[in-house]
Amino acid sequence: MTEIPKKFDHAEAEARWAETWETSGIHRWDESRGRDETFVVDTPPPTVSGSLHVGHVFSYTHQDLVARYQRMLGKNIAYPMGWDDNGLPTERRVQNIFGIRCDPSLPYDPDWKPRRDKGKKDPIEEVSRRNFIEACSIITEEDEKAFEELWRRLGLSLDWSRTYATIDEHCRKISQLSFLDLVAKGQVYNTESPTMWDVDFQTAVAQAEVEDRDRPGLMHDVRFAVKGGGEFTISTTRPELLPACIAVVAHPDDARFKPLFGKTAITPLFGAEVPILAASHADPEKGTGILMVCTFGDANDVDWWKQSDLPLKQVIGMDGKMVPVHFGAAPFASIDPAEAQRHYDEIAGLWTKQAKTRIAEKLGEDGSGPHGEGAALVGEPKTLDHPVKYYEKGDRPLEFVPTRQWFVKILEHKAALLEQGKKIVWHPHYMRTRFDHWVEGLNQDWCISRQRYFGVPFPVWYPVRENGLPDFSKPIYAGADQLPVDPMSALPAGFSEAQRGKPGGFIGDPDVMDTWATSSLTPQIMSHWGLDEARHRKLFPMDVRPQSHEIIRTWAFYTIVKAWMHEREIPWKHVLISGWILDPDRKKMSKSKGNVVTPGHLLDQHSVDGVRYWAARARLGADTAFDETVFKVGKRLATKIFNASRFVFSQLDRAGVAEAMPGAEISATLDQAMIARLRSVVKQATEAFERFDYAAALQTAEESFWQFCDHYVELVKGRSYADEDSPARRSALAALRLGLSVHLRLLAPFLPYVSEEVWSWRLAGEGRLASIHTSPWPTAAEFADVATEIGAAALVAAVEVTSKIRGAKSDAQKSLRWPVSALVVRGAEDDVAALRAVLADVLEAGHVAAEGVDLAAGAPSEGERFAITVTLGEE
RNA sequence: GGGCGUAUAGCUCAGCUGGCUAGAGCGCCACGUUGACAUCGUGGAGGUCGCAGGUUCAAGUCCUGCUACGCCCACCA
Repeated sequence: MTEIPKKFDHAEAEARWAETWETSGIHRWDESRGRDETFVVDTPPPTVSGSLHVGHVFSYTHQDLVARYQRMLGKNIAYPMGWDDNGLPTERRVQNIFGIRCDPSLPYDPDWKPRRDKGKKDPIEEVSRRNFIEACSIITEEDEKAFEELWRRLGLSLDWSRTYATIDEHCRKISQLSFLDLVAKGQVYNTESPTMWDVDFQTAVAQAEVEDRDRPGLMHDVRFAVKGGGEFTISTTRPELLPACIAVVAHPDDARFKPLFGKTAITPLFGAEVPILAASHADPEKGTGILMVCTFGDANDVDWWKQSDLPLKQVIGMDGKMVPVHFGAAPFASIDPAEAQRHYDEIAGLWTKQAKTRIAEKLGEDGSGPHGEGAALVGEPKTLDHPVKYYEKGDRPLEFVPTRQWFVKILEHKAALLEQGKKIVWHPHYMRTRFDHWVEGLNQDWCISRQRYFGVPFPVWYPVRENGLPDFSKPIYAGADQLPVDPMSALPAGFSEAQRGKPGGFIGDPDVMDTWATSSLTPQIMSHWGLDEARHRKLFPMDVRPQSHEIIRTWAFYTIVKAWMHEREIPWKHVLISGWILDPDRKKMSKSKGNVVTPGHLLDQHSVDGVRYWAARARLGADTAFDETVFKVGKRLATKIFNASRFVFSQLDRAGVAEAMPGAEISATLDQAMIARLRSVVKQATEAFERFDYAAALQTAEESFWQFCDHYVELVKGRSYADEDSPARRSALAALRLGLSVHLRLLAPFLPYVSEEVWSWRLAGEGRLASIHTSPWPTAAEFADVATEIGAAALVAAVEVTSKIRGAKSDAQKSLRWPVSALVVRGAEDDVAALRAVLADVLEAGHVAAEGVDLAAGAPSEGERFAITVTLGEE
């Protein structure tokens, strides 16, 4: 028999049990069991970006609470771990750490090793694509190790044998299978069109990765000439796009400009003749009511350009600089090509920001105005704050640049996707509104190609025409048996390596997929969709998707898209949305604000159970303050569990009770009343967990446990201390054991370490029951043979009288053991009867002389159950 | 500009379909224990439930408007 320790060494217990759980395999998914007895968690694969955050601890604990509850229900838990390591965050980190940059044109150097010792001043080293990817792998491997260590310590009941990484072979295969399936279903296309482009990362980005930032800007009022005489003024924040102006538009109903429609405007400086047209997107209230359309200033320009026959004048390059253009010939026609060229040459090669300033200066010069009179610029540019589109990870505004990209058709499926959203239960329910609004507001198909390196390649080649140019209209797709494939090194069927890049040959698609194109498949990655149908059916659709709310538009949305496109299914039945951690000033904690607390330190200081307790107190969706005192409360609860268990087990040991006693042994009224109350506690906690409200379950269980300790245990001590065996003592011991066992199990999902520790002393059975975490969640069936018909009233009465006695002693500044010589209690007949049934325990606990008791029916005090008079005795 | 959410003791939070003389824990003060308890117990101080209307016999709980904060979204003139 285990010797019961005197003190709880959190750190030691954490290390020991984490190890035991892993070796015993109690967290492993059992592939042989059916779907209906399995509970599947679509674990979020965290972006492996190097730094761990309390926010991680917070939300991953939430999932684990649910998983642990389900495990105790007897479910076969499928709870894998994944790492999202592909994509830009990793590339950016690797570039910084090693001081390198990828140049895909370089050949692979097998002897190259990344170096960390580079200073900031050392030149950036250019490396081949393959070397770059290898460097990425080195970093992600290290990061994943750090994450795993924390996850294990945190007691996440993950199945570590099912770990995946979004860049690994399996994930690349599933991602490419998904792509090919979408090709087969006609849901994906590639096209050259203006796309939001990050000039620093030099890649296309999707709508979901774009955010508006308020930035100061300058509003320029610029005079345009009307051909044949006259002028008007437009307002613009982007004068550098003047050479890209293709039209001027105003609202069709705007009386001010109606006379101009159909006429031709002449742009200042560049002398381009552009039509003046009506366009419904022009807002008469904004600016001067008339604006220029450029290729491309914003999404409006793109939309409008697409439905017009007007030319494309691309002046911004992929690197964010003004590209050299030649004036005179289409599309850069001008009434004075030499003058236009002279102006443009001054800005060619400049960053857009510099070009903006230069153009503004030139517009302010005399002679730039319409028909050569005065300055085109009216007054001084006015400052304003306006929203500017940025890539969420980027530092400079996005530009619209025409490039060839792959798109998934989502716009035409809005209605269907909204329907899918309705089939999923969102917790909290109002989070579905976010999803709905996002879907309703979609205005672009999903651009899934990125001009980057550390990602999943497209399983695609293009034939090269005799003129040496690729024919993008006839992509050659890889066969499913080839996957995963890298078209830059592998060959399409029927071609040889010698034909790569040659006329009549082929080229590989150099792009990689958006990282969401892979993480949108986390359910399919786990279920082996497309590879193992039987396994897929055992895991899909999944039960729950835990995630945070800021990625509803990306992760949740894209996952719903993929599940629907592939199988017309929902990916999971429930979505659980965790809130955010706020620092004490109510700001979101984030790295950039420098207010992040590292999780390791927290766990050292407050114990894992204490930290989990804090996380568990936060309801789904609710943002939570980072509050040190809550950790302490959690740690103390763990200590209380430890000590209460020591007491109960020492009593059992003393009486020689090793096994559970039959419920019929619980014969004393007080004990039955305690069990009666426990019955409703179990019901409440279970109902809370069933609706994923773990916080309410914790509250219920915790409160009940403290009452159990403070009231019941104190009241029953007299009988349990008795030396002689008797029905009264046996009842006390049986009830203590049952009460403790139930409370331990109710609290086990929250405080896995302390509950496992004390469980192991005396309650652990054989096999799966060796762990509390695979022991059955308490149900009413456990109380079936305990007589609980009397209800909890007797316990309530006993507690009330006992509290009064304690209060009287406290008022008199006497010890709680001070004898009571007289106790007078009056109350309703039922209450008096209830009290009479537990009187012996009350007198014992209160040190009340039996001969001084006067208990009878009578009027209680105002608002109370009893009228109680306590008279203290002499020592 | 639109939408979602939150506003309850000094702090962190409970208060489900309206009945509250509004609760818990922490913190604070006083006392008592320390033979399950690096503790625990008893008692105490502390709230016009963001503001203003309304519905109702009755509103922290329902409705309307407003304010503050947070978040999400928005065609950058």
